[in-house]
Amino acid sequence: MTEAPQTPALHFDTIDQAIEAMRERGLRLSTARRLVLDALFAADGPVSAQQLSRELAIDPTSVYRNLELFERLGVVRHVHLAHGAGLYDLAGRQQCEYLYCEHCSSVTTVDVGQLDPVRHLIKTQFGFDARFAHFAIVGTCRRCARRARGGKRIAVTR
Amino acid sequence: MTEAPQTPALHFDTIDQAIEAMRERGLRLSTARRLVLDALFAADGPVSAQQLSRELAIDPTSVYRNLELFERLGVVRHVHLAHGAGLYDLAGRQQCEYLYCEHCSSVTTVDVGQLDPVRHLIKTQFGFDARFAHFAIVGTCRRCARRARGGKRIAVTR
DNA sequence: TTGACTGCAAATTGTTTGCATCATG
DNA sequence: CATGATGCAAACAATTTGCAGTCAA
Repeated sequence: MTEAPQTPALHFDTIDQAIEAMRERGLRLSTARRLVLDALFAADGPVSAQQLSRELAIDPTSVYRNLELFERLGVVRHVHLAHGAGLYDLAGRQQCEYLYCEHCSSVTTVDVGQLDPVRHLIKTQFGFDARFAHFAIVGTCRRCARRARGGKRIAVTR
Repeated sequence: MTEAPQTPALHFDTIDQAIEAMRERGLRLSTARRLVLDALFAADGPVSAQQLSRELAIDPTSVYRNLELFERLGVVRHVHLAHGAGLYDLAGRQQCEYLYCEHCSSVTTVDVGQLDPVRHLIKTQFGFDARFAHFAIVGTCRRCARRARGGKRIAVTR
């Protein structure tokens, strides 16, 4: 998971486009690579490299290398929701930003644009372009805030 | 660095207050502990456990254990500026929040309160209490944004 | 003296690198 | 059949845990 700010690459909406992009560069479509690609397209949200490795029975090394490649190609991007493993998702997917509750670990997904007012405020006040699609906003979700104020306790999934 | 949302503990402004709090609990003031405490009070900003370990020639294990203790006591808190090691700072210090540039790794420190409008906006829009004192806001700083728009290239410190 | 602390060794998690081997184009 | 891709071993960084020896109150 190299952290160099990625060049905004064109992204791909179908597996075939992604495969085509690889072909053009003399890259091969191995079984492992194909499986990772399929899994990413099949997933309904961001997944960790370890998850992919386990579920696909592919060496983590290989998964990491493929994810890195996909990321360079602009097929994939990854997010950090706090600590823990980075999570990978298709770049062509609806761009999302994340609110991560450090109390219950819940993740609130926010469609791109919804945080624009926030981003704009930060930009005008500090000249800083915030990018919550890469590192989530961390804090306390509504439910945990309510709970902390004395509401009824709710079983918290960890 | 246990990540359980911390109980807001009273914090301490002087070393003596911190030491007193330990005494009261039957905790001892060992040489290592004292050194870490002094170093934290002497530092002008957040430091990593490894830094402290190196500079004070104390086993990292011991540094971690002491930082954890200090954190439980409310003497210390820690921040995450992106990836990399957590950074520890005195809790009694002026509460700061951080803007971390993922291009040049620069850190913009923002006094507590300055991000209140941002926090408020997020709260009203999503019911979410953002806490940028624990996980920084990550994005692109003014200079890097300008540079990306074609300004003159500036040597980037890593 | 005694149990709170220490250092050291070792395990853990997430990730990267080196290398010989394998298999895709 | 060339070389890109694989798995495995090993190194990595940041922590955490276990344990026997040490020292502060």
